[in-house]
Amino acid sequence: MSRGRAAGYEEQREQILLHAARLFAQHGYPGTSMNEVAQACGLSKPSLYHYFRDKYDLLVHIAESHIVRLRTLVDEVMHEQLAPEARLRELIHRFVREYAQARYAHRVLTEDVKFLRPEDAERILGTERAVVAAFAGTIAEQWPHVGKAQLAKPTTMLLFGMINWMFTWFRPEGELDYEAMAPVVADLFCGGAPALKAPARKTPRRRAAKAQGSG
Amino acid sequence: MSRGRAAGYEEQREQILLHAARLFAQHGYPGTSMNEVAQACGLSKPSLYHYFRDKYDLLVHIAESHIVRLRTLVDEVMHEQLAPEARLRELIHRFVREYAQARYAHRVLTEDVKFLRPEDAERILGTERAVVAAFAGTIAEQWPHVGKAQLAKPTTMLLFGMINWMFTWFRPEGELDYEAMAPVVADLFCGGAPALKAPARKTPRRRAAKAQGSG
DNA sequence: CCTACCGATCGGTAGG
DNA sequence: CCTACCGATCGGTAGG
Repeated sequence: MSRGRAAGYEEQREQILLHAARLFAQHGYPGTSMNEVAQACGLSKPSLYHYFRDKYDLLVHIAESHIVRLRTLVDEVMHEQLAPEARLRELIHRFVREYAQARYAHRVLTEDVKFLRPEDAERILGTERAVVAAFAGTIAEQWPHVGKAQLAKPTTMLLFGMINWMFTWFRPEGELDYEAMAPVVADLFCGGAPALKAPARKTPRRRAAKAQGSG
Repeated sequence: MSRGRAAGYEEQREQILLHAARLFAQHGYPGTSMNEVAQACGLSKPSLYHYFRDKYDLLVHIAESHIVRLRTLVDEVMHEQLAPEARLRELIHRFVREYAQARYAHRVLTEDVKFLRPEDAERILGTERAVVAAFAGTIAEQWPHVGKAQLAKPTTMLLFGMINWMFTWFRPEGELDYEAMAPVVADLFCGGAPALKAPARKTPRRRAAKAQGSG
């Protein structure tokens, strides 16, 4: 089998996706040209189009393969038969590690979903929802009052906010720093969850404020 | 003085910034054309250029006026002579309210800083640092063990992560929902802070892993 | 797999 | 001469 410069078709595709994810993360999806991607890969533009149909194809593959890895990771942890809090801590730790080693793909997933076509967005957000449900279920199991206050999903999103945000400000150097932050996030969340109270329900207004005109 | 259609110069500029912020937030800075901005404002493109020198000028004004409002807000709270925890809760509440009413500008600030030129990024990130320092100082004051464990700034960023992330998933309708989440965020953080422990320090490696080549 | 291109649209500005 | 714009089109470059 061929190796080295003449990498196999699938290996070349993986390399292209890594370069494209980095460029999309750094300059945004619309701000990245296919010329830039080709150059980063050491390919001519026509060669690049040999591996991927178009620019959008790169975006879908980056987002989908990343969220599928996250869902696989969740499935693995759910089969470990851990007590709820230990399971949540394990989920947090593994997510932080996964984000650290795939931070460009993760940024693309979180910032460029808005460029996905409805059919792709639906499929990918559906997988995201399954991931959120696993976290929320574990939280409701460990702290029943949180579930009863309808706060399991909102607090799951706060937890994701903490984890996701780490990757917008932490120095890229030293992935061990991310690892060290995982227990900090877990301690903050698990320590704070018992203090959660049901939020004040707003009076059932007939209608929300008038919607802003969309362009 | 003239009113109505013939709005004043400054009023027209404010309207343009609101429309541009919404479009940048929805399609990204590079993904938004000046034609779209002009159309959203009901102006011809030459008219748009009468109010702003170029597209970049819009970006800088959106980001800068938003961060300046946040810093003003921080200054106000710091002059209220509140006890540390009450001050932190007030900061959280006001930030959530500010983000809710300026969520497009906020998304631009968080997602499109990467398109700022170094001199503008430096100025704007400098103001951001002052905001972070106010939060971190309050946290270290209320929970001295957090400050001693060098966790005041990292946990401030986790707190910002929770708040910022709310605006990427919450339904745009009903800004009162944001208001209801402010005490949830505050309870989670204030409840969890006492549980924080100093993270395991990694062994003092001579050098971090080799830096990745920047494009 | 490269050179050479296309239809269209980009950010920005001309004349009037 | 100023302002506040318009219809039309500039030079370059995008994705393909």
